[in-house]
Amino acid sequence: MEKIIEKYALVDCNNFYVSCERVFNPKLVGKPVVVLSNNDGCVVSRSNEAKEIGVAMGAPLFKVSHLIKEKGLIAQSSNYALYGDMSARVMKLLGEYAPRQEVYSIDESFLLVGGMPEFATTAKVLKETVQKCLGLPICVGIAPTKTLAKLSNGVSKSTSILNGVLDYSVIGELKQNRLLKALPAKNVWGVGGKLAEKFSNIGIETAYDLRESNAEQMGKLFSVVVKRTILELRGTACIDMESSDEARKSIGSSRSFGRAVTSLEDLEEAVTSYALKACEKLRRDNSVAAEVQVMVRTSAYSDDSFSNAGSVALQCPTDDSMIIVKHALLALRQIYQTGHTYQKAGVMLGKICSREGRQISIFDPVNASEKSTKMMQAMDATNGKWGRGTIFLASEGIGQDWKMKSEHKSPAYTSNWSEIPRVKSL
DNA sequence: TCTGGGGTCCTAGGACCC
DNA sequence: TCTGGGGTCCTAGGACCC
Repeated sequence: MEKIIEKYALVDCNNFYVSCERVFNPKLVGKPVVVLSNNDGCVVSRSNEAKEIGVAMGAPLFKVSHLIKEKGLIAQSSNYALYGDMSARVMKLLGEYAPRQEVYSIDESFLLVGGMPEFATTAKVLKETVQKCLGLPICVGIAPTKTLAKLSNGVSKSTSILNGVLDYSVIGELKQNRLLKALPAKNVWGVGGKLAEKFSNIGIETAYDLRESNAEQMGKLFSVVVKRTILELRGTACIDMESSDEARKSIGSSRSFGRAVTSLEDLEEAVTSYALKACEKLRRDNSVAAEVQVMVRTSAYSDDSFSNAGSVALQCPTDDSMIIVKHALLALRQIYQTGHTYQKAGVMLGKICSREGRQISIFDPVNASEKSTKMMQAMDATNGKWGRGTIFLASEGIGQDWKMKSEHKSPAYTSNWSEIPRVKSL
């Protein structure tokens, strides 16, 4: 059977978090703006103006804070309720433009556009529509493989003459080669810092070098992932569209603390709270977990670098917060050591399967499980309606002064009625 | 003083089996 | 004295992604 040549479009929102902030706060337009990670720790999104004054991606706030005075840099805390809501709106809109969509991340979608030879034209319309309806700038890369679509998207973003749309398959071999030669191998999707360094040792510096390398040999030398990347650069699709409705295989919740934490009691509060958060995600997926992992660690930058993790197996898979919290605390007590200044803790649920398909154990009487299901539903419904934390477990603690910092946060413009923007008229 | 959070996939190596 | 080889499953750790 003859293989149909596929075509993938990668649509990506430019500087997504910053762009979301700008939609509701036009004063940020045209200025150097960054959005910070949780705890106001480091830079996770930058406006073009912020890039121009030299703010690096991932830079800790304290290293760029001098730019606030010197260059008028504006730093916003992250507001994930806002970004999540804006993301859902963008993704819905994008989905209307192609027969298949894979939501790849909060700000990116792959679209399968094989039967649409003129998709570059459609992409321009799409770009205008998203800008008009949602106020967000996007870029589109189109190519016969996902890896090349990602790459083209990146080029469309950094080359202003392209107006945010590049169809790799129509530019001709000469331009393709020139483009790949100008691109460091590190910028190829799937090549991280570690690989890039090893590539450099054997003379592979650019995307072009990588494409021209011996795929078989590279596969043996590194991994099948590398081999696939090389084939994808040559235009042979190896990475399929994934259906985004599949349940996650692991669910975690972790946070850095707003202050130093040393006592077991504080860690217990934090771990309880993270376990509850993970359980909510688990129930939203309609899944159950059979394993609970807990990790604690000190700052990676401190002299006392210490981390520990442990997991406990559950007798039967569950989504019951009470049971999961109990086991998370058991795991915590196993791994806790005194004498360290902890900076972060996390809970990870593993061995996940769907609620329907789970094994009912003889140790888990059906009526008990039904009772807990009803209770969890009531808890989620109440917390969903009145806000997280309306109902909580005593072991979560009440003060929670270890909680993270978030000092420059914008309102939940689109997801909380009391914070909706007001329009004033004269 | 101050450095995120949440995922996925692959591989190597050990345990175990026949 | 002589002491296999191959398959499978599981886990920990590494690398990558946004």
